[in-house]
Amino acid sequence: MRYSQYLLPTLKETPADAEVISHQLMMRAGMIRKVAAGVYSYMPFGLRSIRKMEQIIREELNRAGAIECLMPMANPAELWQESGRWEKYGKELLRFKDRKSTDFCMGPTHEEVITDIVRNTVSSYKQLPLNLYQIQTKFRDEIRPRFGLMRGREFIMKDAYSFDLDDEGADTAYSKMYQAYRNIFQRCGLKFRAVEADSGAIGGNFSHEFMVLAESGEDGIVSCDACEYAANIEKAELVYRDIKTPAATAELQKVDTPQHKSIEEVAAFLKVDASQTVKTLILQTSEDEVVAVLLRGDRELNDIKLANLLGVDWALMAEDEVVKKTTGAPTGFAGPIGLKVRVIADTEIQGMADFVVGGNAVDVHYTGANLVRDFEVSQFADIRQAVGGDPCPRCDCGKFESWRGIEVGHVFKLGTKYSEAMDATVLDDQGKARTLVMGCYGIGVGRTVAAAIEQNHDENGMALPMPLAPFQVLVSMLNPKDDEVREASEALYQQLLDMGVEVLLDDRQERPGIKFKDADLIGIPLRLTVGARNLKEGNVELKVRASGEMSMLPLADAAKELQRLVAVALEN
RNA sequence: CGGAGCGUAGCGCAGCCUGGUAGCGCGCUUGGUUUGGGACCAAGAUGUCGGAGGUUCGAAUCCUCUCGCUCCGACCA
Repeated sequence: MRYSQYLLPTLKETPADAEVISHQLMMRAGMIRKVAAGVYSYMPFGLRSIRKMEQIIREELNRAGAIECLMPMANPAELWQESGRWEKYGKELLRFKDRKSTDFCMGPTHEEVITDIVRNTVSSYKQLPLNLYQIQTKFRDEIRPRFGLMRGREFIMKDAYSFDLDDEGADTAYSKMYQAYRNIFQRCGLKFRAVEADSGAIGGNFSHEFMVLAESGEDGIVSCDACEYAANIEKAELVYRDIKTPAATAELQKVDTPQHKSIEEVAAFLKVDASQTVKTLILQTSEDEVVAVLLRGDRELNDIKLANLLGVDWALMAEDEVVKKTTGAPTGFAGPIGLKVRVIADTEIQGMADFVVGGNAVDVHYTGANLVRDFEVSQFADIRQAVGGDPCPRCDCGKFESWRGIEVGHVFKLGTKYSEAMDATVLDDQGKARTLVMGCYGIGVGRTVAAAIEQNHDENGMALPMPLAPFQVLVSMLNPKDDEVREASEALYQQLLDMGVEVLLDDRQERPGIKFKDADLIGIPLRLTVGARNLKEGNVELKVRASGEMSMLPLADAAKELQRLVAVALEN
């Protein structure tokens, strides 16, 4: 491709509404343009990366035995009513009517449609197992789209659905997809973790999220430094081996803590470490119960663990009046001593003695508080957020490392939720009708490309890994008016094209500075600079975008060497 | 949906408080000089000031309504 004839509108300035680096760079590098909130056009340069991502997904899924199909964006309400999601899905489901006033929605996911297809076309166990996937534009009317392709309303997603006769088959399908996903992200050249995840509202008993590691990630994850265990922080289990409660050595003592409410303030005021304090949170559950939760002062509550423990939909921090009614004091002074509600304590508390707690009165705390002697706990449980350094629950020696991650893929064992609701059955070898066991598997295509940029950029621009880069090689013709430079560049360009290398020739009438800046911004992995100075010696200059490494190549060997480097980079 | 803010040239912004000529930088066009890290000189083009209504002799500016967008909180690939 010739730059002069291409559409690659780079921006010198960062668009004001782009928050994260991938969004900024995709805008600046002319990969995407916004059409409406959370809705983007894929410009030619960006589309090339998207297509590459899709192709990698296709190849790996096909290899895993999945079959590609394509379902419609417009879904009839009928199907969604049948599964019950027409009512449940809420405003995120974009609904509309056709000319006959029949209700439709834009598909935010396709369990209904696929289940409908399978129940109508598959009737025997002999046709199983079956795994169908599509790469399709989805629409979810997100409350708050942001971060460009990272969280759009309209986005390209690969979704796959597996159908099996029994649980065992579903497990096999699941692990095949898990492995295919590992291969996909590996091939993209991304640093990622497959983490155990909370399966959330979609249901099912087992799920893994695939997280690309990046500072800007919206999810916290931990992984063991010794074994394979990795989990979303929402889910990460904590263990306490041989936890013993130390003997109490201090008297319970009431102290004045004027104006000191937060743990930091109280700890600083009493000159103790926050880890020597216990905080008491008053929460209200979806079942309208008020519970008190005890955590070590420097820890965070994991409300998902708590909700799961209590068997409720949610447990939220109680409103000020509720706190006041429960503890007799304004927020900031709650403590377990004398509380009338159920008290759930994090297991870690069992290993503490002589700690500081709230006094349930304005400006009052207790020091030297101890379990049993001073107050009762209804239940000890793992309810805190895991952090780096916590011991691994699966192996003896490992410790957690903590990361930020961008969720780019998710694999779910769905079970029979949809097949049951929509009556998708086949006959088994006994001639008995069996409800299909399903799995579903998603990958955010655009999000993965954005995540790859989050992970591969510097202050000058992006540096996408070779497998996702829009072009593999950039030939920078420094001065198109110089006959030798022009001829050498054209020759190189032609040779690379003939070798099947994806090459962009910067033949624009621009000054070198502009060409270099644009080159760094758009981040094509390998750049050949053809300039008069080096050409006199018969050389061209190679710059590796990601490392910044530069070297001279004889003009005669350059194309061949580049072809080799591209091949090497694609292999990893 | 709740809270905060912004809509002025393709992009980034000033002007608004205190009403009277629509401006700056970048980009764009033309000519010339320049050509290894976002050049310089000269001449240009470009605006329903988001929209509607109101106040006023006069509105980008004040008032009302409306639409769109962005940011902070609960969802998700």
